[in-house]
Amino acid sequence: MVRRPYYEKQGMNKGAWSAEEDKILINYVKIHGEGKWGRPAQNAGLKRCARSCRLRWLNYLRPGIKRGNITEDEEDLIIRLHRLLGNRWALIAGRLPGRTDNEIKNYWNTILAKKCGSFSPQSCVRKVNHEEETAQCRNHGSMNNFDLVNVDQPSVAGMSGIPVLPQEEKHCFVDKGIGLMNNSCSIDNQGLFSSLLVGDDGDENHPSFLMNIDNDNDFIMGLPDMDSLLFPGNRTVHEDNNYDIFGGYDKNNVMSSSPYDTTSDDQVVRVETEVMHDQQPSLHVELKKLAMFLDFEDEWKET
DNA sequence: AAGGTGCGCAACCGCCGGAGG
DNA sequence: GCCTCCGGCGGTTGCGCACCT
Repeated sequence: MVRRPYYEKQGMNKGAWSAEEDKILINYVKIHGEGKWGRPAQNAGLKRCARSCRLRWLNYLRPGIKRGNITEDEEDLIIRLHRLLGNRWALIAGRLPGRTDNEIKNYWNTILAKKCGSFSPQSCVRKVNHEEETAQCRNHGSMNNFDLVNVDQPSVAGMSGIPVLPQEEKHCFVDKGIGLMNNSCSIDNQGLFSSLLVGDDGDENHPSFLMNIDNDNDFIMGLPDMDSLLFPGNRTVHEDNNYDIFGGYDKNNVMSSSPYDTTSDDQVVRVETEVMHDQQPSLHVELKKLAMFLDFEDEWKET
């Protein structure tokens, strides 16, 4: 005999919520706060199960919810985060304030999946914007001439390589963000991914959806082990704050034909962490870096 | 105008894990 | 350790609407 779920109770309403039900739920949350979803039904006369109440609140009634009109920037970010994280909608939504995981999931399934031609994160970004971005990058001198680190990393979210910026770009790209790569997997205040995703605090020119990852432990902890993700091999962290990243890559997979081929058996990429604090790249540049970062796999494949 | 079709999105469902008794 | 409750997550469903024929 199959036990019925706890929430499956006789007499509960299902389907679309009425305005009256919304009102009751809003009033209930106003008084009691979020988190006690089992009570509205009993306390407020709402014939809805706890889960339905929670869902309705989180996806529709909660203050600050943005509905529709997903901007190009948001779309771009969704695509890239999806590529990075896969179908982890809650995590992706966490990067887009006002957007719910449900909305992003729906948007992906109905719009982006078609746009991208498949559900495969690996194939997504380039199909959408590759030519345009490539053209843009050509016009953006400092974004050219990536060197490649031969770290093959095919296992997670399609990321298979780490772009290493030209010397003049390293500072603003890596900055102190190398903290991401240390063994504690912590991100300090100017983390690598922060530098990719996050604008300068207080700069109102930065769209709000670019939430700061800094100090967002939930987000960080939600990610795969970024250490192993980015650098599957051994690496050492020197006390002098220079970091040697030993590519633990499968040498058979190294694309030796790459024009950026820097492969050698003892390939070591030394990322200098001297910081130029006055070098605050613009949002556009940062997004572009993220784009290049995430697009890197395709560059790799094409070479 | 009426019926068919496709699409977008809100809502539901199954599963999982944590908390507490 | 077991059970129940609950919250969270991702996958799926189905309703309502717009568009097409």
